[in-house]
Amino acid sequence: MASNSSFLSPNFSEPGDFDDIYFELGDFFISDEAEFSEDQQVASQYQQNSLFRVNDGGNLSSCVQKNNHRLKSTRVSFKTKSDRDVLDDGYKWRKYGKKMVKSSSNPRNYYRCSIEGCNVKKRIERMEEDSSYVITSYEGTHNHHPLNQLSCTEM
DNA sequence: CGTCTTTGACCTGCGC
DNA sequence: GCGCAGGTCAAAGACG
Repeated sequence: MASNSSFLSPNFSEPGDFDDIYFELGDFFISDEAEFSEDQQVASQYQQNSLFRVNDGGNLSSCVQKNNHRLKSTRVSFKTKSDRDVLDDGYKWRKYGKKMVKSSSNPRNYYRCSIEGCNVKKRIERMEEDSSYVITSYEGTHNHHPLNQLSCTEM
């Protein structure tokens, strides 16, 4: 993933709508339509790698400070062009809520990591402007490996 | 039978 | 203090 650093860019080439979403969803926004639209498996791996990079520190805080935007907790948001609402990112999620929000005609879905003791949350909604895009927001850091990596690391 | 989704109710923070 | 909007809870039902 040599292109990750450019991939993790909070500065959009497209103004307007994306700025709105960025500030509304909060803290970080990753956008790379070409990569995400190609292959779901690649997309989920890309998501994981990006999240790990962000959670490992460095880029996130500097980017956020650069944008004069303060963080209460680590939240990563990105859009994905997909028919499916929930992409397989290697973790097991349990849905705990669904809400219509004023800013969008599409419902927002709330998920929590199913692993006991892991407090990571995930928020999923379709873009108001183009419902072929899914906006996914992660909050928190997993205290375990993805399920699809457990068999590799623990066997 | 265990796990998950659904969904209305409840809680909380914020602006006025 | 009040009302609104977003986030969470939890009971009930569906499903494998």
